Amino acid sequence: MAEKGHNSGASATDDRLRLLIERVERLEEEKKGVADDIRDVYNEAKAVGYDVKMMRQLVRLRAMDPNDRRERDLLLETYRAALGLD
Amino acid sequence: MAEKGHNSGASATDDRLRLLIERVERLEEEKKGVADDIRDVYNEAKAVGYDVKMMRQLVRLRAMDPNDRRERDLLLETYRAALGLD
Amino acid sequence: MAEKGHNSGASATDDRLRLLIERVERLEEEKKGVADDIRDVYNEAKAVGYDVKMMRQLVRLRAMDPNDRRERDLLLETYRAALGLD
Amino acid sequence: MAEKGHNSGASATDDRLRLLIERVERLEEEKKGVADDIRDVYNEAKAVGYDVKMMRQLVRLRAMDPNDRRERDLLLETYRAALGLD
DNA sequence: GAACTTATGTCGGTGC
DNA sequence: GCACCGACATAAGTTC
Repeated sequence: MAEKGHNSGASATDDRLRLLIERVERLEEEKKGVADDIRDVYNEAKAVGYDVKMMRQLVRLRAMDPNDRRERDLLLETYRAALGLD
Repeated sequence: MAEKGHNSGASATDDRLRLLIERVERLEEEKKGVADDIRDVYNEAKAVGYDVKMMRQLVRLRAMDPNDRRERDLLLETYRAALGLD
Repeated sequence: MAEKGHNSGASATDDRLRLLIERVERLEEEKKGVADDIRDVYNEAKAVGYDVKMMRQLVRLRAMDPNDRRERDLLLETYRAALGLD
Repeated sequence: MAEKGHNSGASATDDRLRLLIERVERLEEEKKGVADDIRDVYNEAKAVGYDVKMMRQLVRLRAMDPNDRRERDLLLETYRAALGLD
């Protein structure tokens, strides 16, 4: 073979890259699993009549700092009023 | 040359593909131009003190059917109340 | 009425906001028109047998600086080889 | 109080919604944790000289079905050749 | 720290 | 009607 040594053509550098990639792949799988779980919860919610889009909005709102959230609400109200957007 | 005829290696099919691609490219340029104009308007708005994110929200709200919008507003209020999210 | 002057409740500031919003809306319409045209070209291409996803990729590749593109291609080849990803 | 029973104003429905939301929130946290781990791996890779963008591309390629991937590669080559896009 | 690029999440359209 | 896919808006990160 062209490469010296006992491996089959993969340099140490290649292995390092491969190892990193494989770590990412395992983590990506995990992430996908969790994402699927989230989708399941939303589907369950939908099945009992909740509006998924609204729920996503709620999750976002709850993640915000309460002061920021209130400030944002207020500002939006102001702008809507300015445009007569009831 | 390998190809018969007067052209320099491009088949009629190639030209058809190229033509389609070029039409897309011209349109993409146009689109980019308009997108830039939009960004300019937002920058102008920001410069006089408006909140760009709020403005985007307003544009979306105004694009909605008024009845849908009011229904959505109401539903969100209900959900927020259910969670004690003032 | 509550507001002084001749208008019906809209301050000058409100009008400025409204004007900006309306400019954005007009531009958004334009943009949508162009986006529709692009979709039409792709549909036309699909109808004569081209793969739309590939075409999108081509448009992206052609938009890149040729040197960057070749460099990127080369690097990717190297990495793929390192992983035995033919 | 307005509501009958022992709770402090939350109906059973409200609780059901809240419970669903909280499940989502826990899962979102998990997901964020995994995403952070992924970012760490990429940072580690970058620190030893790898190109992160390329690595992301590799992960995507490896996730594809090998046959699909080869077919896609081939088709793209064909199209690039048709456009003289070396 | 401000602008620009890249990554992620959401949304709407399309095909099954 | 639902799932997939592409497009857009937002958020994070990078560079000057």
